[in-house]
Amino acid sequence: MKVKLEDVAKAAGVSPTTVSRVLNNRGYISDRTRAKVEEAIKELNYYPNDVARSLFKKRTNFIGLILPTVSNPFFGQLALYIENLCSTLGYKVILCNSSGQIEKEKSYSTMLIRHQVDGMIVCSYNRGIDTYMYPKLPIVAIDHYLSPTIPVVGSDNYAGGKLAIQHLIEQGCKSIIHINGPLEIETPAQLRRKAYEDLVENSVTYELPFEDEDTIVSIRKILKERPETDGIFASDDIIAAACLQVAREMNIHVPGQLKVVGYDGTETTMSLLPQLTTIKQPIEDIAKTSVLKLMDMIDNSEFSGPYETSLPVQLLINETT
Amino acid sequence: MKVKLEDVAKAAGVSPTTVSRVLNNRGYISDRTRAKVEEAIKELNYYPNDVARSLFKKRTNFIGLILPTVSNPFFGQLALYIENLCSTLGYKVILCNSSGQIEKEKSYSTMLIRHQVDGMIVCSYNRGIDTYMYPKLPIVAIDHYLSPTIPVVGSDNYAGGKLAIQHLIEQGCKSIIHINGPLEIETPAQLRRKAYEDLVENSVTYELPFEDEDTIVSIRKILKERPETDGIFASDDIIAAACLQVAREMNIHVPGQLKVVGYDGTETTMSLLPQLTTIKQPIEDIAKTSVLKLMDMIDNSEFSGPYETSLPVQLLINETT
DNA sequence: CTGAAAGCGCTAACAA
DNA sequence: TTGTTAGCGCTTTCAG
Repeated sequence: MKVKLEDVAKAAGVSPTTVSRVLNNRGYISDRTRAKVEEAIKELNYYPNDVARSLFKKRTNFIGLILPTVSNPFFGQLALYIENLCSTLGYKVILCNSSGQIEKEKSYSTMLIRHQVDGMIVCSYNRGIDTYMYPKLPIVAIDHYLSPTIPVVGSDNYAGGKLAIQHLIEQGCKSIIHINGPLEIETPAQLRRKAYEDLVENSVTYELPFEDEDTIVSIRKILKERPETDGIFASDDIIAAACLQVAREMNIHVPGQLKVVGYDGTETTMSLLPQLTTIKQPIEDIAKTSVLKLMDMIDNSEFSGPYETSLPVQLLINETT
Repeated sequence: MKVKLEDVAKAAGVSPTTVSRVLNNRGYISDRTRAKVEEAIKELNYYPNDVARSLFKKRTNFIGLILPTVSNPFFGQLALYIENLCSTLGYKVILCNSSGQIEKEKSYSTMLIRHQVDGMIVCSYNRGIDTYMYPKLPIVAIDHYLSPTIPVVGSDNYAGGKLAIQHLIEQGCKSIIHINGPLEIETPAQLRRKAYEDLVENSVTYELPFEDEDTIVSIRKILKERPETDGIFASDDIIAAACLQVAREMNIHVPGQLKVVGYDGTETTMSLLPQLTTIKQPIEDIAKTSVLKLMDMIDNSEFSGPYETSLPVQLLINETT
């Protein structure tokens, strides 16, 4: 049997209340009693049971993090920063990889509610999940509009798209296409796309199919279809990398014949593919802003500040343009 | 106030026990009662409180996952698979990014114990953390020997190193060096290194300093120091990528003058840097094996099967060799 | 400064 | 087939 507070109390010859008091540094305790209790704790190798504590306090210090997949460099880095900051603030993170599937997202969110999480951070691609409407459950959404009561934190996708396109145009591109990823069913990519469509006449946007496997194949087809293409704005770095690969196999010189701009600018991209020109998202800021906003909502049952936070992005010019 | 089981009972005009029974599908309930209860549940938008349930059952269905950082492609992908499988099996994952720091790892592990996790999966670089010795706490270690009672799951690092080196030799390399990462303080990389040192005469292993920032600088120095180098076996893909970058800036042709082999072969590497020849780890298998092993320990309070599981790796030959 | 007692929301004997 | 009761391990009034 696990040792519990009562065992410590017995060993120290005091009441459970007293042990609880030294554990929580609450109220007055004589130094002698405290010493006795602390010794007993050490002696018995006692760890307080936070489940019991949570039940009483109606507060778990858990937050749920729902994202498509932590395996993606952007979400991985985001998850790192979010978890690190939460940990600093005394919160634990429950990780949920939804693969962007609405069913999974639903079942994760009910799971999180049942576990009494104090709040959730959601990188969702799905609206209309009713559990997100659970009474006064603090939620922050990253880069997506879930509902008027759920604040949104993200980067300035329109500006990002604009930076990318303007750069391509400045570099002399005449025939720029935009390639959108499969995951991006909803909002954020749409603003990047909108910037593209606003700035480029005769704009052509391609949406990749769902199966990752086919990305290369699709891009190959696209480039064959439109050999005049001399600029690609990809909606993330992974897609940009695929474009580079296809260009290589088709002997299209980058940046000579074709220029490519990606999106995200994660640590991983910058390590593995430092040549890529890309739009760098302020991932750490996004993490920080959303966590602090969530904490605000948890503590004050309402968020202060803007409904939407749009953080600035940055163009990183490298060798693919 | 949140609605609780008792409220449902009242609304349905039955006892709490009955509600509990329909919730858990346990014992006999008349269809009429069940229907009434289910209606009340829906009506009140009731979610069971899993904290209370956990307290009673002495089982949380939580598992803790400690790894250096989920932002690294290898650990990110591993975390994805582990979480997905756990989720399928009814477990939730608490994410802990230790940055490889022993202090963080310690505080994470005591946190996890206090939260009554049913088990832990640890990608640790630190031995001698005494909380890992917490009485009968099921733990599985990935790629590291933590203690004789903690089973280890990993891939065959020696074979991986051997594959890499043999391939470099077959490709005609005469002066092969090995570059080790900063994170790899302990075991697994050491077997890769051992393979290298066993197979290469006059072996030279470089260990990168802790600061990521300096990776490029260090490698630059290494290549200047040993211009005769014609083969590099890097202990992971990120380092390999840095080598490629330095080679590019120094106008060293790859694979003509220099061949590079990485290690890990993650999805991300294969997307962003498909040219890289690398040793592919069976990440999904590692995840699956460790989760199943952990479940085994949770259910039977002891693991069956081998103390150590070493999964096969694979050489992926691409354009850098 | 310390202790006794009630209860957080749920489940599982044990009765009925 | 259903209800009564005790209790999971902790915290907190309220007395002393």
